[in-house]
Amino acid sequence: MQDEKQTRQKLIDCAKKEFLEKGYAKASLRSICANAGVTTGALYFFFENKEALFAAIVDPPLNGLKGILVRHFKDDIEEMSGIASPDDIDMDHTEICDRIVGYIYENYDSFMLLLTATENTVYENVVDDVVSMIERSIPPMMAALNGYTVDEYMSHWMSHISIDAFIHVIRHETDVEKAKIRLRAILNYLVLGWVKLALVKE
Amino acid sequence: MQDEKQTRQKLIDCAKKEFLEKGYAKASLRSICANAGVTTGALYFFFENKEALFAAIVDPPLNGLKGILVRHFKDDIEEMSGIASPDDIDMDHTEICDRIVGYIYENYDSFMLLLTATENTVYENVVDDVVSMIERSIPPMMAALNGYTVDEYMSHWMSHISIDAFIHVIRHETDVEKAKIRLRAILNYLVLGWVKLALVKE
Amino acid sequence: MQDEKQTRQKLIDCAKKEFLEKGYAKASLRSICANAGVTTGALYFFFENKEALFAAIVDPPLNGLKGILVRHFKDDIEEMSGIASPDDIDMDHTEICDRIVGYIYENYDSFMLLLTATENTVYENVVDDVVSMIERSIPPMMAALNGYTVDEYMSHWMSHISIDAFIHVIRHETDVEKAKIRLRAILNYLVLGWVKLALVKE
Amino acid sequence: MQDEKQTRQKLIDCAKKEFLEKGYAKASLRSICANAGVTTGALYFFFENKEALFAAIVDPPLNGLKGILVRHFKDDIEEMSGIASPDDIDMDHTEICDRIVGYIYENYDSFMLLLTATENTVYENVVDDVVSMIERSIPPMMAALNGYTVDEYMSHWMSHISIDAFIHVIRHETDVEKAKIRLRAILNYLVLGWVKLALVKE
DNA sequence: CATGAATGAGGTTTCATTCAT
DNA sequence: GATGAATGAAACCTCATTCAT
Repeated sequence: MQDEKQTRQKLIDCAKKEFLEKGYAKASLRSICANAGVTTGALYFFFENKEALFAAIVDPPLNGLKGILVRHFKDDIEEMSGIASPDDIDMDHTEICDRIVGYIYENYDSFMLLLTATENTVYENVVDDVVSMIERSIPPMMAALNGYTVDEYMSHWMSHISIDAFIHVIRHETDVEKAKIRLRAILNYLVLGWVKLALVKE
Repeated sequence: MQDEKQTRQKLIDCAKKEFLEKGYAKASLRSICANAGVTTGALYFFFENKEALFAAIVDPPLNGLKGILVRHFKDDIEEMSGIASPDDIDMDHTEICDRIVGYIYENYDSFMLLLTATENTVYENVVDDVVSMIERSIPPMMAALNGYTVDEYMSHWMSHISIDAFIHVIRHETDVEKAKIRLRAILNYLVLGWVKLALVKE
Repeated sequence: MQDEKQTRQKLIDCAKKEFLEKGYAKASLRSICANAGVTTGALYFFFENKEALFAAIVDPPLNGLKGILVRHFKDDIEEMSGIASPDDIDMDHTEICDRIVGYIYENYDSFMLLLTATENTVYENVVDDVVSMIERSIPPMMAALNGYTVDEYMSHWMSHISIDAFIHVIRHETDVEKAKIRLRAILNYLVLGWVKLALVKE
Repeated sequence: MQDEKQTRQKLIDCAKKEFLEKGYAKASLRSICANAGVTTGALYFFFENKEALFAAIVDPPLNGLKGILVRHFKDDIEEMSGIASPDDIDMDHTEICDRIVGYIYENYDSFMLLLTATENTVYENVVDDVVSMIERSIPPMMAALNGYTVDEYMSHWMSHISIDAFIHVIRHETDVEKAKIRLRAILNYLVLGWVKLALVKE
């Protein structure tokens, strides 16, 4: 019962390390198995192929993050409906910011993989995908605010640099708490930009 | 003398295509040579190895871009010395913006390679390198403006999202003129942010 | 007791399909088990190894066919003893022909396997074996006919093309009844050839 | 200049042996290369893949045989035009028979491969293909003989057993001269059957 | 300037088989 | 009866690189 997960987990751990060190293409399954102390056959019992192994590492955290974002946008829409003017929008995003950053750092390696080792993978455009996801959440949010519409291109670009901001910090700051502090400031600035640039009075 | 360059150039062209399609690691020298109509031996006459071939493609455009940036910052410093307050800073960056965008699109493939196919290459951190280059240009620029200093972290981050903005547009907009128009707007907004956020009164 | 046979039978059915599709060497036990909804361990409970599994499919029908042939030749010998000249030999082989063809088509897949998927198997020379079996039945049959002897080589060759005739029709005609009609004609022609070519007056 | 062909030829020779011994699927390229004293890379310089290596062995002899057949049928048609009745057909096929048998025995191994080791290969149905080729040559031949038509099914079947006769002898008789003697007799019998069974008076 | 040949190491994947549970 | 885990060997193939010619 304990052994059940041990080999699989050991493989995932070693794969994580290998992928981080060498990138997806150059990572060697042989090497991963050797480090995990099993034969390649064992790997293929647990994972269909190289890509499935990679997915097993990055997919759960990625889905977790997407879940957090989806839930957040749903809450935001509800909040928006009770608001009369953009000036009344709650500018404090500390909570959601901390939750996201916290989640990312709990799965730091996986997210680093998604940022650096996805060449020739289904995850090649993962950043763009998340950006799209965020973009799709904007219209319903803005629809809740009467008398305003969204500048589509600016909204798209703001979504992108918001993500970029996260990525930038994640890549360069290994300490969670410092990352949180930095991102709180940046996020607030970005949201301000959003309101000022992407939101257009009808 | 003509043939001399022909084979070399043909190799570079085919390599460009291969690297773009498959990424650095998965690109095959054999395949490149086959497309160029020569054997691998010929390739090794012109280029020391795979990495040198890649460098031959991306290095000249990269250096060209760096040159443009360096010259621009030098000019900017001179301009700055004649200025009394941040309010007098020239906010119109159309010219430099167009020059950079134009240059990038003249070497579109090479810059795409630098953005997408540098895993396991000396160019892995090319974006960060350019960011650093820009950052190093800020202090002397700011030093020219008496009574002001720079918030280091904000400056770093602004450098980054400025680059990100370029990258974002380059990746998604294939038409040069449209790219120019978009980036002019974005750049002006970014410079404003720079002045307002990164510049601190002593 | 029912389940007992169910798994075994399911394995045999799936194996039949796999062997037919991929041939013996390329057939995958894993794939067979997956289709049967069991694990490889289960397969090894019922069958000693790959070859035993193959044998379990083709052996019973093959033995059945051999039995039919043996019985037929025994009957033929008895018939022969009551005959004075080759001209009195009964030329109508409709009954035995239909019985054989019927039996083969009842086990069509198994016989197709024996004809197409026996590389690296004990059954590699199954056709030659059956030919030999038939050949061994000729002398006692001929011995019953006084004053005649058999041209050994011609007898061997006639045995072979007789088998080939069956094989040829089996391979190309999927409809039983059509196969029967065709083989009746062919067989009669062949038996004629036998009498005329292989049988030699002493 | 001598070495040029040596490696390639050595590979072909060793491959021939390996394919004959183990069949196509179980033949190991590693083993072939080891016997040839080169690395697998060398093999892949000369041959695209396993199948291409196999083809390099069997294709030239196969095409040679096809050429002999094609030429023979063309000559036969010309001969036929000068004939009034089937009784005048030249029944002596010694020459063509010897030529074919001779050619086959000059490339004995290749033809054995085509008969025994083609599972999962483009040559899987090579026998049927040759049969078809022969069949397609019959109508124009018969068209040259006024007042007669061909029983299609019988013709098909006669083509098949003619081929089978060759195959049968090839498989079991290793001596060329003995094979020739046997096949002359058999062929003459078969041609007789053709004229008597497949040829129908209008 | 370029070819053609070859290396040697390594890649991912698949396989039949085993065995404790 | 059957599972799930694992082995170990081998499979085909591709690669960057070298070098005599």
